[in-house]
Amino acid sequence: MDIDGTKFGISKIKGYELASSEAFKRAKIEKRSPMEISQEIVGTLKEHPWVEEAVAINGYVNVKLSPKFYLEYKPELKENGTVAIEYVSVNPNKPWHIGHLRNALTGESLKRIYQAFQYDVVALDYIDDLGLQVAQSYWYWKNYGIKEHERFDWAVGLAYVEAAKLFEEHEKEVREILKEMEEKGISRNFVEKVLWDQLKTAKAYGIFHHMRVFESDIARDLFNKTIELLKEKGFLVYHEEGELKGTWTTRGNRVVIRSDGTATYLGKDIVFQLWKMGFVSGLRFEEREDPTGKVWYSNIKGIEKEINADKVINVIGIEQSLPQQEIAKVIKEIYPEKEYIHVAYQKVRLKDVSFSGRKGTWIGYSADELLEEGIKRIKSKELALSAIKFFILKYTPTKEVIFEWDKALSTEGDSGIYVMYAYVRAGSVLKKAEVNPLLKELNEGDREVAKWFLAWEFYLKKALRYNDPSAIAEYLLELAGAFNSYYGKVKLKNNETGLWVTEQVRKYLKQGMELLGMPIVEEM
RNA sequence: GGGCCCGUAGCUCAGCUUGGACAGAGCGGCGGCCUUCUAAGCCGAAGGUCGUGGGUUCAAAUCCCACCGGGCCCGCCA
Repeated sequence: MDIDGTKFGISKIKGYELASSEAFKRAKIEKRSPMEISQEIVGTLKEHPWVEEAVAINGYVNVKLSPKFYLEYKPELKENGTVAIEYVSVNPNKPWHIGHLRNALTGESLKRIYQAFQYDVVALDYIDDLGLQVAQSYWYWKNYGIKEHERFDWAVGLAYVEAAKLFEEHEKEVREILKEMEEKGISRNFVEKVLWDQLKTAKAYGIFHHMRVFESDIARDLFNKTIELLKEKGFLVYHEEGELKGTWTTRGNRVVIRSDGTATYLGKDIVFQLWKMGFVSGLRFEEREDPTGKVWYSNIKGIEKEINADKVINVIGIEQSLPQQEIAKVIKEIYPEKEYIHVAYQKVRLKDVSFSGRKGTWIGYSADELLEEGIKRIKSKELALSAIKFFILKYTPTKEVIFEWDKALSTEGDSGIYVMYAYVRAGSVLKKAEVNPLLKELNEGDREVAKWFLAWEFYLKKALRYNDPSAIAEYLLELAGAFNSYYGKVKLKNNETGLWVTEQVRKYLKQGMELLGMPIVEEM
């Protein structure tokens, strides 16, 4: 933050909130010593009503802020625009495993972060109902039947492991089924049945979308319309000869339409992304009630809806970076002013194995089992959710997560439970307060906590700018830690300023926890 | 061959995009603290060639170059 044109960060010196190293930078330009300049800055700051004390230490400027500052300062957190965030988009032939959960929690948290900046946010879920995975599952179901299970996503997921083993031998038949799916829509009911049960997991974890789009609804009219337009405007290239003879590709020579006239996955993806930006319209929706609540489902019979996003964010595995880059390039050509962002996340895996739907390595590590185990260990659904969500979101998305039960469900140290505990503790202090909270004077100890009130803006903007909820998790740990330490040293219940600090701590902890989708509890 | 991600304490990670104070947490291990607002907590000590080597700079974990280790991607599959 800036005071009188000098940039400040959080101070490392005890009892000071802000620090600046600008004297070093100016020293270079002005050819004077940092000491001299830092003294000068201190001189000008002393007049400022927000500054209670400013000191120069070895060329650095450290500042104590005045109570007036805390009562007046409001960070600027409003930005404009429409953002479409796509996340989860799990193949509808298996239950969610922990990797899918990472995607879901990241997307849901980003949704909330963008909403905090007052963007218009549309959360989208893409249902690949015409994929090969679904075809394999559907084919297996038709030929071998599927073992009963209380959840259809589980029944199909378990069968898919078997189906995958038979795939090579029966590929021809499966391809036949795939063709029928595309032409006659034979699998839509099957897919919706799986999706319905997958969404029970979404509900349990608090994942809420505004729209669900089925590939089969894009595949026909919208697809052709978009491709024709792209051809017309010269964004696609036709190859008369060579290896790519008869295909339409991007300018980067990635095939969009095969020589047999069918679409590649990349082609379909480009069409969907462009729809989000308003390049074409015509996708229809109807509102339906599903396990997560009311959601707009794509459907040929519904009403036309469009998003016209300025910014499109897709939470997709990092292994898809290359095709994602290609899509970004195409979009950049068409909409230089818009943003296309691939939020790339690494795998969640066990020590030696990564989760795979095909190999069945997810069994025992489904999102449902994780929550179940959490409730068993922590004895509370809310706390189990807090622990799990925090555990997953505290890692930067590009970092691989090695899954271990004890870590995922940890209740001590840098865990979601630690943060919750600080929040509940602050609430308890306020409840038992003997005086009213009132900001009077801030002493060294108060300032150690108050620093983090300023830092909120910094961490929140960082989370937005880098599309990384882990910045929020980090913030929560810092603030909770500062408060717990403060609590250990300072008697609060008859301390007016201390209670004011406690109130603020609660406020910021709550905001942060909400952005991560953690449930808020008042007692534990 | 081209590209992407990761490499920081015994283990798991922050910090790197915008270069600045002695590199921070948690877990594990060691020593303390529950008649006092909730001990799912707090305090203290221990633990580091920031993968390696160069370069830029008053200043490098951070920027640039080269290299090493681990993982991944480069189809008219989806």
